[in-house]
Amino acid sequence: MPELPEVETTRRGLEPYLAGKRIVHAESRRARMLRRQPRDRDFADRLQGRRVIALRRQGKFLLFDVEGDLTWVTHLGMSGRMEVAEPGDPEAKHTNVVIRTADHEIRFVDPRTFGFMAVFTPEELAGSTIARLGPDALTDLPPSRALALRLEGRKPAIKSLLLDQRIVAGVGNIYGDEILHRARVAPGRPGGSLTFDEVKAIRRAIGPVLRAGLKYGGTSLQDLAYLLPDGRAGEYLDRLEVYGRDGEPCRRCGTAIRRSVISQRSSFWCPSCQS
DNA sequence: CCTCCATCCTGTGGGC
DNA sequence: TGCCCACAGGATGGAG
Repeated sequence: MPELPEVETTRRGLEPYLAGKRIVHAESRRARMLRRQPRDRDFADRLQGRRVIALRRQGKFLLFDVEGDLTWVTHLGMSGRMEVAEPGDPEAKHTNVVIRTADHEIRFVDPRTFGFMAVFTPEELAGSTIARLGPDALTDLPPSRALALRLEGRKPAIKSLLLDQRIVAGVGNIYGDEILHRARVAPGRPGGSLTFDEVKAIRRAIGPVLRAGLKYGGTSLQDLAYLLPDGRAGEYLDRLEVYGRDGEPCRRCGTAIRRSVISQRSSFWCPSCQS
């Protein structure tokens, strides 16, 4: 999916079209997209006629405040994107949810349907996984000491722990590899084996890597599953140091980048720079 | 609590 | 061209 930079780019792209706007119509064309909504009819019922107050984000979740103390939640999953269109514009395949304001349509396009939408009451929100999300990796990064405590004694690879949204929210598979390369820590190292200096290096790498991704509008892979709300592709792909560069030379030292499988996900890393 | 792993989907690209 | 397999930006629930 879309990781933090892509989700934040999406949030910014939607803001002018949703902040302060009234929702006149909401419909889902695939029941699966509402699977987190306790009763799926609540989704349209709670949105229609209400105004969106503010667009927030925590980690990879979009959290839109809606009149009546409601939170409209979107997770883009692996292949989700949001489009801003005018009514009548041709629809992309897999347009699974459509939200209309007075003069625009917000379309949730998600081929793999790993994403979801829901409109939660405060109680429902408190009972959801969103309540268990760790601090946002961009806006709320905890100090190294706190991170070190969360890694202490942990057996899983640091790469897996970086992807654990309960520890820090927002890092995914691409930026996780980029962060570890910048911090010069090998992805397979057990979390509990890191020295405090290594934890500090990772902590220091998170902000710059995520901000660089954000600056270029995120990373659109070849399949273009992720696009900005206006339809443009993110431009960070060419700037990636390791992700997807299996066999290519490390830009720092020239050694061939390796691919390893860690927790059933690909990890790309430089065996000389990272140890 | 922790760790591991299968699972939910559709699309694409490579090898034969 | 067609077929089959591997793989893809994520999160979760259940087993142990």
